[in-house]
Amino acid sequence: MTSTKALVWFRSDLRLNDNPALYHAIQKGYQIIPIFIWAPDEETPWAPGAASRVWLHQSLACLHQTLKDQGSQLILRHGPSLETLKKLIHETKAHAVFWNRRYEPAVIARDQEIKKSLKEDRIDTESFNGSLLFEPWEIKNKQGQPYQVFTAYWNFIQSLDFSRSPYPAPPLSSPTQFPKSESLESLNLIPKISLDRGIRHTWSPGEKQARLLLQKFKNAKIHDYTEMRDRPAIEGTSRLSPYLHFGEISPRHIWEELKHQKHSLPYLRQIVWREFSYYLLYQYPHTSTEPLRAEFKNFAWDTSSEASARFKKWQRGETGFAIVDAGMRELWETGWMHNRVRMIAASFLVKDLMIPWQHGAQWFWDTLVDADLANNTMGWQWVAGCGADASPFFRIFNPALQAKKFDPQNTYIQQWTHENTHPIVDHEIQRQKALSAYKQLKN
DNA sequence: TGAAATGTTGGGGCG
DNA sequence: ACGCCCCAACATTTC
Repeated sequence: MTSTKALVWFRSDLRLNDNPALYHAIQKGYQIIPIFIWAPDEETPWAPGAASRVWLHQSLACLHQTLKDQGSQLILRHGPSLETLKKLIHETKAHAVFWNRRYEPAVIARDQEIKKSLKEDRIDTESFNGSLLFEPWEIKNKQGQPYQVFTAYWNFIQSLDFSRSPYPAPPLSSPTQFPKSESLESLNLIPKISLDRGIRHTWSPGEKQARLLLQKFKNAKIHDYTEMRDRPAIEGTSRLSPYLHFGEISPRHIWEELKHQKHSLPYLRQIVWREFSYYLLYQYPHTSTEPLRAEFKNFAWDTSSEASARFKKWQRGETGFAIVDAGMRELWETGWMHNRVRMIAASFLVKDLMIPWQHGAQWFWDTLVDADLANNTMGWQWVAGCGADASPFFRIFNPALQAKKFDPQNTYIQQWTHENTHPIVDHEIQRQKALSAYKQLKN
């Protein structure tokens, strides 16, 4: 048993259970110093948005409390990651840094630099997979190419070995002294505008709550998930997306918990959609800003001033299309939108308003508590028809029909909207326009 | 994880 | 009893 110290660098893995970096640091006999570094600039152009920051603030508080209960602490710092790590290493005389990987292109590049630099300083750096079922570089089709169609990817994933069980939360071993921590408040994660009130009212971030929600889902909701998941008026989904994004629960844990449960496959398939999005972003790192299908660079988006006025109406939920407006208001008020409604609202922006999907992606990025670069990118490209396995551009949602199908009693719509506004466009006319723009692209 | 347009079929009303 | 029409229900094609 050594008594040397290691930094455990928490990032998108704000949990103690099934945390490979933490588990292995303890396994190796280190006294561990949990740290979190706030360095949003390093993720440009996808620094965490406002809603994400509110969530993060709460999650860090939860994680700190959990650590404290076991005689540890979460050391908070802000500043460039590498510099901050080096400072902490100097202050604590730590010999090693452990972390779980992230998969956003900018973060991958940054982490590679950090690893290289720390190795030059003779620091032992070890990184692990804590966020995915499988590493994205391990999966190729029979031709050795990345999968581009979900079904093929899904079939392949199901044939793989899932036998590694989640790691338990290890008993923590702490040094006699911790370095100084900045205060959580000094990270300024809570915005000046009152956007955080609805989020705080709707959500309880943290590992404990994530596990509770999973149990609730397993016991009550999973049985008729297939029927209920598309009904926005009903809490038929797990609502685990923000917890998954921040790593308050791991997909492996979810898999293990549900794999022998009856009727769990449709839900596990959704977990693999998440996996697929990480895979795609890893294989095609430019896609968070550029369409995967290059011909879409020439698409005739509406860039007029009318379009920018309409974009504002879309953001505010004032399009006059009830289901779209309800969704956009749910988003603003709670930091979350039901997945079915995300598709409808996104389709409306891209196809009825012909506004570039990147604008919608940016808005979702700022307002969703579960804003996740991989999921957000794949979702928007799917809707726009320019991504992998995308619905063809000519698949156009009819907001009225979708509402009739999935919110037949108008319950959801009435929950989030109270007045009737006039449609800002004519769906049938916009549909025709979108179709002709698509035709143009094909020629 | 779409919707509209178009095509086909078959049952029933009715002369 | 038969042919014709209508149209709903379903299937297929098209965007």
